[in-house]
Amino acid sequence: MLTELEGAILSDMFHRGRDTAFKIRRAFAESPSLEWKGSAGAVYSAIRRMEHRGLVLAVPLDDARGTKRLSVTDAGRDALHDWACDPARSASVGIDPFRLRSGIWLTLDAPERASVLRAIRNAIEQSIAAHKAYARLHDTIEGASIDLSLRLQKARIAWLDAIEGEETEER
Amino acid sequence: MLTELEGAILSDMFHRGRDTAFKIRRAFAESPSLEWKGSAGAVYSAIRRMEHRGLVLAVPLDDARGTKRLSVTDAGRDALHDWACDPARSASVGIDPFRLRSGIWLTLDAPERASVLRAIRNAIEQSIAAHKAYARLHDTIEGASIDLSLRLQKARIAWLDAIEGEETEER
DNA sequence: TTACTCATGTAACAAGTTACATGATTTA
DNA sequence: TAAATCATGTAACTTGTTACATGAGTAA
Repeated sequence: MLTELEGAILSDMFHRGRDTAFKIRRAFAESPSLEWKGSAGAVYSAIRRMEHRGLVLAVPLDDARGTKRLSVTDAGRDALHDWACDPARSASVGIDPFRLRSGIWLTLDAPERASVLRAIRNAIEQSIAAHKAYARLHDTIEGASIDLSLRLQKARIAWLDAIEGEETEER
Repeated sequence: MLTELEGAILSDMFHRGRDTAFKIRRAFAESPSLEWKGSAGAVYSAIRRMEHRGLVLAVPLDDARGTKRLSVTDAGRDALHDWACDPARSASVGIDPFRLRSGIWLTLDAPERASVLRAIRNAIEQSIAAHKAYARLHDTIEGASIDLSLRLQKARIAWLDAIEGEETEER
């Protein structure tokens, strides 16, 4: 079984054609959707792990800096497929920082709640703008993921609208 | 700075009045929304960590099994507040297993894609049912989180509808 | 030749999982 | 008194983060 990071790395290699650890790392660091920092420790060791399991092939180039051309083996392709198509994991809600905090916001007194929610709404708008800018640059293959991020952010805005609506009614 | 698990534990203690490590563990294990398994290793060590930082107070009862009554200190309350109200973290999209896989599903050939998406849609419907059942039992304070989980799942269903719609049009 | 980008990593640490061990208290 | 529940944890492991070190290739 692959971890979430392993699956994401393998997918990056297989579907986006990124073929060095550095490129994968950078892609993660730049993507607004992915939470991982592209931290070297995680990426390099995940790749090494998958290499040992025969999921990834690393062929050194004749290159003084020791660049390794990465590719996904047949076994790797199968593992990626199983990881991607597992319905239980696909349908699980994940760890959502917004959802985790939502109950707490409702315990704040009205003026503070209003100001906190305003700041959060603002941060969401910024995130939406960043996703749209990123989509313009990258397009195509990551489209689905970006589309879903936008849908998530819009659902959060709708929730914020709903609780603010309730508040106004209560007056 | 609190981790997501530390924040969730502190919130559980402060807002839901759960006052032993065991109760917190069990609550996590039972909740359909939270990804954490309520694994003892994580919960006990997070609590010990927060105790050392002065965020949590653990008072042993005169109890042969060494039960400790947990409570959140003033410093803990402040830390929880800061954690909950940080707009950048609140607005971040988190690690969403569905989103992470979505691009891959679109690369599958039509018949397989249809069957995979059907299975996933099914799992989502089940998750929705589980959340509703859980809401009926627990109500009130966790309502916001459950509401948001339902909104997420509905947004996913809407996305599935959208891509299936596209497919039909293409014919 | 200077600066930037590409590319490799490691070491120390923090956080979370899994599987197990232990026993007290309560309820049927 | 047997079973269920409440309650403590630890140990070995895996995973991910942070901060750093090193140097090659390329474009100005």
